[in-house]
Amino acid sequence: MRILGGQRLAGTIVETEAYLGVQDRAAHTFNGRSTARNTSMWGDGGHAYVYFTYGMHYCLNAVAGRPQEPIAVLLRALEPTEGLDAMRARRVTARKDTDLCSGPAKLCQALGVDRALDGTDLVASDDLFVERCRGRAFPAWKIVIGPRVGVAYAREWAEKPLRFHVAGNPHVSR
DNA sequence: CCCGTGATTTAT
DNA sequence: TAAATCACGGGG
Repeated sequence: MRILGGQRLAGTIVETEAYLGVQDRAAHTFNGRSTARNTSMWGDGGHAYVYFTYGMHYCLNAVAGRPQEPIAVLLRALEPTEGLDAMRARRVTARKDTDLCSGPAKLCQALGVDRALDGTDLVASDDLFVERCRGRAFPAWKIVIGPRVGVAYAREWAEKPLRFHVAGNPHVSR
């Protein structure tokens, strides 16, 4: 997932949200918005979209559409699997290991992800990438689907079932 | 419940 | 230029 200073920091993705193009009121690309910040969302799938918000937090998305089709998956939580000590050192406020990556900005802090990694090729890069679960794919019946978090302003899009998480996994946010 | 924090966006 | 917003996290 992330190589930082020669060390491997990794986790299994256990929570995501989808952001669907120009019609999705909750998406940064709603109504065709194309700005310096969201450029990566308009690019090819398989690349990172990292944005900065609330004056202190970064969030990481995997862009999932074709060029000019701004669809992305927000990575909301990981179950840490490698480099836990380094993650604990980066996440000074985390009191338990389930606090390490249980939120979109927490996981970025744990892995040392910031805007410098915006646009990273998540398939080919050596420092930030996604790989298939090795022997640990979750069956569909373990995936809970529901409304997204923190998008109340998005009116009819606020309630759409676009959040996905592993049932009962303690590393999920909220 | 409330607050920090500042880049980004949107309204003038 | 100025004001409002915000795909959040931490503390009480």
